[in-house]
Amino acid sequence: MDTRKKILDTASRLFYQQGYNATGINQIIEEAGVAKASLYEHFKSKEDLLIAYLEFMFEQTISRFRHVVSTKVEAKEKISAIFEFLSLNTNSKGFHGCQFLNIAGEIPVENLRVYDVIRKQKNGLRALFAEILKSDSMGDHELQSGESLADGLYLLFDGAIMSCKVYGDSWPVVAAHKSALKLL
Amino acid sequence: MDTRKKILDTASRLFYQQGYNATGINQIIEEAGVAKASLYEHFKSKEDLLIAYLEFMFEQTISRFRHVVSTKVEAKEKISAIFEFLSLNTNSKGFHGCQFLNIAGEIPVENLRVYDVIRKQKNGLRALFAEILKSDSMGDHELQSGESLADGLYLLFDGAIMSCKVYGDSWPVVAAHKSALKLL
DNA sequence: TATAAATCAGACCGTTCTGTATGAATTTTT
DNA sequence: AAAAATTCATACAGAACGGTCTGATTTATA
Repeated sequence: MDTRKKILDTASRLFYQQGYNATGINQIIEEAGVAKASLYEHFKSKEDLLIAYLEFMFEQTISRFRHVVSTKVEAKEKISAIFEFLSLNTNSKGFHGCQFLNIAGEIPVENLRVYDVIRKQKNGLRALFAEILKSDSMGDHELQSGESLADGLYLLFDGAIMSCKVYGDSWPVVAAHKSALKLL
Repeated sequence: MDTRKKILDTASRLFYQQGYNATGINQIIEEAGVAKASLYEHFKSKEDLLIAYLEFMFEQTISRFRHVVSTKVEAKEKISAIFEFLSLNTNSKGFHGCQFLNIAGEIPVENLRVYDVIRKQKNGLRALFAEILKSDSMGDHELQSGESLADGLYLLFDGAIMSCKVYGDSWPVVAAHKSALKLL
């Protein structure tokens, strides 16, 4: 198997399960079954590995959400599908919160390399909500502009992920889902 | 000045500004103007200092929010007051996100000592929203139980704090505020 | 088969970390 | 003033960290 992929996969799993700072280079190479010198040939620093992890997760999360949404036609059902998909994750055994918000908690905001990827993913989510609302005729949300409503849904979504991790329970997704539908 | 308080104040500032892991014991004692031995006489470990910090912030945040709410009478205005107070914080120079969610991002969920305090603060917030809605006659929120609505407001709130940190901007508070009012 | 590229194991470096030990100096209490 | 408690400065222990280097060994290319 590709050495680079072995490293990235192992690092991704460990970064997500136990956090970035808590994961040492030595553990990564050991569990990946790879020499330390090999790791530093593919990634010139631990931070480079972190960036690769975040980019990897960006592609994965956004494409999954877009796929879930594409199975529905009505805006309301697309929104519901997103929260149901989230519920699937928060209920699964391997759930440890949002990959991006977790890193945001460990890395200082001054680190633009890291935060640019984090914001890119969040912007992707917001854009998805905005597109769903845009391609919709119902309601015409007079009290709130479409942008602001999309951001409201996004905040419920991210608040729910974070809360699920803190509480070790998925009731926040249920509450967020209900509130989201009420906002439409 | 009281040595213990000097230590706790300095640690609180540093933990909030640069994070828990990024703050070393040596920096704390240096900036507090205190000997290392003194620190370990008041706090038997760094984790004990973290707990003290969280408990300290718990008292402070909850009492501040309760005070802000107490200046209004109508539920809608109480809710608005909370988000306006949040906006005050997110716009201030020293804002670095939520003290509790920041720590949650650094400490593994298995650490119950830490997470119990974090959940205590979140429960305090949820209870505050629930009380506000309970003491209110308007609407009778038939679609959503009072509990679930309170949690919706809480999720908007926490989502906004987290997002403000990630974006380095306070637009999320505005969006959350608008959505919160729409939920009422 | 010969050459080049990739991966290997692991010693090693310098730094940083939390936490302990010591014994003197200072402050508070009696 | 004497006794007790606190705080002082600092050296040290022990471990973990990210990262570099070496030189052998395997794998792929020509």
